[in-house]
Amino acid sequence: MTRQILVTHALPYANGPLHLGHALEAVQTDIWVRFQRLRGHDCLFVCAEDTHGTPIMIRAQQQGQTPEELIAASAAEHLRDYQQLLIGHDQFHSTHSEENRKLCAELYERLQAGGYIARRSVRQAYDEQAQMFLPDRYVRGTCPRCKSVDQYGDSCEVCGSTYSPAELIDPVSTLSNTPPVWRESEHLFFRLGAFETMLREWLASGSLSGAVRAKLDEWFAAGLQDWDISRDQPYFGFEIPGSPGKFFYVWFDAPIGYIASFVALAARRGLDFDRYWKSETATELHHFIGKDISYFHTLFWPAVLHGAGLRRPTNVCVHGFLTINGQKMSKTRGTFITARSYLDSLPPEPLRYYFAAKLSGGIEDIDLSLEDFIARTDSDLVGKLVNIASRCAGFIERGGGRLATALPDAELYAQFAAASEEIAALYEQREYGSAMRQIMNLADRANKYIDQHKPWAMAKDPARSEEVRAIATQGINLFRVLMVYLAPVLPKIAEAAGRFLGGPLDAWQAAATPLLGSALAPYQPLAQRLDPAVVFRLVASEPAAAPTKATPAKSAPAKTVATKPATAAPAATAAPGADAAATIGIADFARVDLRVARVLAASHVEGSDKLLQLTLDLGAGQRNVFSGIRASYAPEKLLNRLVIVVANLEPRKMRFGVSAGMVLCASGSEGGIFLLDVDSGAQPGMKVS
RNA sequence: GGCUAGGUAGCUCAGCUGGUUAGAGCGUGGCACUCAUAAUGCCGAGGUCGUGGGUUCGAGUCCCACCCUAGCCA
Repeated sequence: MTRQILVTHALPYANGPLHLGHALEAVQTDIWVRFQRLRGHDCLFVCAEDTHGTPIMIRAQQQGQTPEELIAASAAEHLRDYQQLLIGHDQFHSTHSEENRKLCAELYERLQAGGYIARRSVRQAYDEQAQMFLPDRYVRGTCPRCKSVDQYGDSCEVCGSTYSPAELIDPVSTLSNTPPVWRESEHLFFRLGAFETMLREWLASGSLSGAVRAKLDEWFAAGLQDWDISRDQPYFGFEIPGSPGKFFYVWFDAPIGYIASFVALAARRGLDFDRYWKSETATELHHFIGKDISYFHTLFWPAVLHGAGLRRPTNVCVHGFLTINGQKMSKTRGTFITARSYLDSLPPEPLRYYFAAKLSGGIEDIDLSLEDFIARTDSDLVGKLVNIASRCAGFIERGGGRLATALPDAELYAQFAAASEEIAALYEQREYGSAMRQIMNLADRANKYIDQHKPWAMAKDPARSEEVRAIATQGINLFRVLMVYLAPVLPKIAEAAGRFLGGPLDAWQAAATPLLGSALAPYQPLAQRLDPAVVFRLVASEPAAAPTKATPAKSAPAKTVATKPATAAPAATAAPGADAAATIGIADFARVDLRVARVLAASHVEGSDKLLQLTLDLGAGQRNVFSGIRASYAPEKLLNRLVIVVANLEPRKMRFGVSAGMVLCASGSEGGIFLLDVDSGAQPGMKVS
């Protein structure tokens, strides 16, 4: 039976670039969608740019643009990233669209008519200079519990306690640096508590994972509170009908954006709204989200839908976060890998495969270990999978370019084909890691088969050419089955494999019957090994944590990446010299961000007979560096000279100021200090590797 | 702080309702092979399953406490 399915992943917020955490979610979702389509189901995939809220408004002001300009530029960037990641959205829309405006008004009116909207006064921080109410994150002050200074208005990063901005000691608005005043304002509330029975019933009937249910149980136990869905002007969003000066909170209109995106798609394709959104429809609705926003998607969202007379989600698929080399991502304080920086240097499919290999249906975090990433790509994708086609193709080609008309080992093929349902079940449950393991097991068996039959040995005897062709035909067919199973993960490679095999791999069913007697196109390499230097540059080349007081993220703190040493290098091979350091891996070297810099100014340091104070141009910005080279270099001799700098050295506070980097020099036991030189043509900011 | 989830070989992970010598892939040591993108195959070494208690004939698997990591606290 053909299922009708609508799928979404979380809307990217127009406040910054996509990072690999976004990529993880998009890839997880896209694999599921491609799998469903491959199985013959009718699966739509929609998404939208999430555009509203105070952070967008503030940022647009800071950048001297209108919010509309900002969100348009952001959406274009996001869409480009998604496309390069091979995410096959049917529609990428915007929450700042007419469709969404209408839907928000309509849903709100239905909720109001149902008696689900309450009004009451709220006391909130107000910035008199900026003339606006302040979201909690825009108030900072001293933590009332542990007295740590400069903490957010809603929680303390040091002691982890949560509180309200009013409890902060010495609160200050981050917009104007003035102390806020407290003002009353009437807000609109969604009466979530009215839906408890419905929600309990919904979660019991649904297919939510165990961990998500456990969390929901906790929330039920704590009691469902009303949800504040309004914000006072000025606010970038939709004004609430009948409440001048009040706007829908961004989290109210964002999920409705899922529907808006569908509506835009429906207009293009002539789809029936009720079929997808009417209460009790048989059409499935699956939302893929990160664990940080499950409250919104498993409580507010089903309740809003139900209250407005619409269907509830079939499932909310919650995943964990992405860490990089074991470290959590932290946009506000560290570096992180943007989707862009990855895509500018590496192909999308190894990353898709790697994510697939580590994803499960649970909410555990998954780690992107760069070394592991390289190993898996090289070993699984190239050494095992693609190798099967690669090693067989030559035999077919030399034998006339056609496959044999029968399989020498039909039983083995049948075993490969029989794995189909088990693998499909794993995809369906988002147990991609297990699915990948199964598939790679089969790949091992395919390689073993070829090894055991040694077609290269037979090929020496012209009389056995048919046997050789048969063995190779078997190998190619085993490869083809695996490629069908992997098509949701590796769409481009599957496409290329389809061209090689003489027909597209566009149906799961195709694995059931072998390809016989047909001609093969000349074999082209289907996947390449990864260059470790390029991969490790991902963490090394991110702009060194410019400590921008970035506008806070819309929801929870943004997840991002920090870097960590890739494991220690193995024991050194024969130590060449007594004072040679132990061998390090390329990963260790890549952690050092060496840059070309130009000396803009140099001067003696009062009170030091060793140091010179240098102002360096690193291309992207200037740095102050203290360097102990006074004995060998006069300041005026250094002006305009190019030097090599360790750009990511932890800034060091010295008696004379902060030194942000280290200038590289050679020195020996004979005395003397020698700056490293750079050939002409090099420009400040260039990376040294 | 409360709650939820995770802590298993060098690395990345499997281990369902407790049951014989704890598994896989990668990496590593040895061997074989040369068709294949320094690919593949065979054999081996590697773990007191976060720590400390407890229940049980028997615990990685159940209970308690603690430590570490992540998320949520609307």
